[in-house]
Amino acid sequence: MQELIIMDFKEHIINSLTEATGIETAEVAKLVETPPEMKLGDLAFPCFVLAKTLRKAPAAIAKDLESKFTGDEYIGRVEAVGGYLNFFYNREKFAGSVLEGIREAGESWGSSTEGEGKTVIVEFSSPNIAKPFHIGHLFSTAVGNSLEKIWRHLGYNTVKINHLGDWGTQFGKLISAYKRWGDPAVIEKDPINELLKIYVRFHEEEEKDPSLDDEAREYFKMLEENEPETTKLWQYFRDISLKEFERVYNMLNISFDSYAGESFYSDKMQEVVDILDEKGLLVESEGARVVDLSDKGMPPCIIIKSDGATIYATRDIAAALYRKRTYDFYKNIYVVGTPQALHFKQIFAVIEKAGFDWAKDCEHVGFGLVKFPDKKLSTRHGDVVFLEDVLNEAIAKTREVIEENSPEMENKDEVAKKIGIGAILYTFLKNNREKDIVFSWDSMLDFEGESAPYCQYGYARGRSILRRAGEPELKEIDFKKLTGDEEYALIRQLDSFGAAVKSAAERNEPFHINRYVTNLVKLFNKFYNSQPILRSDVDEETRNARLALVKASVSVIKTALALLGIETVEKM
RNA sequence: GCGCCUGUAGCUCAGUCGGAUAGAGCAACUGCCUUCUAAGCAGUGGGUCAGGAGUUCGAAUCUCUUCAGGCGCGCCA
Repeated sequence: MQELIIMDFKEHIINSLTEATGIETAEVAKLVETPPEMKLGDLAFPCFVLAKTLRKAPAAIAKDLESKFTGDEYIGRVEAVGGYLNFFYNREKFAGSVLEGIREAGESWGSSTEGEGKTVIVEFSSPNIAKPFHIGHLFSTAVGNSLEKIWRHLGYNTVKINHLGDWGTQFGKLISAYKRWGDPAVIEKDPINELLKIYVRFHEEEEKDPSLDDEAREYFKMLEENEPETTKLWQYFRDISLKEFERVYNMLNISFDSYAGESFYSDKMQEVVDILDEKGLLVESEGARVVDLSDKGMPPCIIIKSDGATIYATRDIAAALYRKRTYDFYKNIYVVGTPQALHFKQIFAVIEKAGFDWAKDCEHVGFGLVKFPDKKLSTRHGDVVFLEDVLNEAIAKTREVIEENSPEMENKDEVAKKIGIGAILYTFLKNNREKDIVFSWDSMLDFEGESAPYCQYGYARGRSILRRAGEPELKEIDFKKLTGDEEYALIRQLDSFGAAVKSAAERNEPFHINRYVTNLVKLFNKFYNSQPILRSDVDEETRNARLALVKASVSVIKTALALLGIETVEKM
């Protein structure tokens, strides 16, 4: 077996193209693309841009360039097709390079050092205290959790912040409701539901009696002034809520580095007011103090309400200042619904106006709504779908499938949990995050086709083959055995993992990983379905080469799913 | 009224920093379990890329416009 060299085939071709065309390397790198079909090669150089300067037809240029490439150890063949110059890698070399690369890298395959020494903050989940953790919260939770893993995979230091909604006039309302109708004994038994009940009742009564609103305002004022009894009540609400949330986070296997929510900034807002005042940005308007943003074509940003209390914009600005000081972030990401897009644009604009150039490093990563076929989700009216119920339902459904397919499985509960929860996460991470999701049990519990169970199944099948083979080391591989189309397509996909991670981070879109891993599993399934591996008529060289490919595939599937927060199972 | 977003196969969506015959899953139909797990694989049918105009060698992609839908627009977050 010849010595293996891990190398970057794309870079190699780009360098050759630079020499042949005289175009700068960076420019060539931007131009080259992957052909739409494998038949057309592995890398293509479009010659259209050269047409103007060379005053020749693109096809002629391609033909011309073709003759300059005779191929080498890594480039199998070069072919001009229309205006494209298509490169075909030496399949054997490429297979060796990719599989060896994966073997060495392990779970760090597709990672990078680009983030070294830089910190990315991801604020996500951020449920409201004393309110149910409902299905709508899963969007932020799933997307944020995945983004954090994606950035970390690229070498960035990350900070996961749960910006709890534990402050604001709503707590005045809740305290008012509690004092009127709260029964400590009942609340103790089922905290969130009971608090939700009295909260809903408050809104009902408020419609009849608007003076309730003033009362609530008064309570929040007391809270802001640290009045002992009110504060104690608030602390109680916060404690029991966190305990409930923790249960869901544990199910999802999600943790946070900080729970510094809105209340955390309650004593850090005066500074914001002072800074804005000092810069002369605060103006009086209808009794409130606002920052005018008309020069940016936006409505003004309210900093102090007419009743003297602060507002969420003030808190968000205080939070941004605090985070810059504490973490010196390279990027400060907010995973918050798209309806709040304007709000974030406003506070970033205020931060910029206040003279902080890092305003440009703050980014709002929006996501769509979870809608219901008939009604709209509304906490105020009490019609909510609890996330915990959805997760449990998915686990139960998975349990049924297992019972039917493999009744003799030992760790059914563990497997059901990983698959059921994976299925839900997958549903939320499979499309562009700004797209709304129409909640439907049917699609959420559909385990066929593009889904987490589909990916997990492919992984389990691969692991099963490796187990049967006795978990071989596979050091000396004849990569010539992996040059068929099915094997090669799979190897190309394995190679492109790093690109998928990068593009997912660039656009803060976990679904890029989702699509990547689904396609990977598709190719993997196709491969092992058509190429026998352990059958007695397969010679040893071929068997080992195929096993090496299975091993690499399984490894990358696991790593990719992990970036989505989806776990794998050995058997299913 | 102003602003942002969306409109691609029956359904859910990719493709949108211009490029090769517009892709996938579901649903429908047809094959494959005496060979490594059928939560799988192979295959068939299905599209005026909302409509119109423009820019370009080339447009689902860029510009303008019309229509349809969603979200947001100072004291909630």
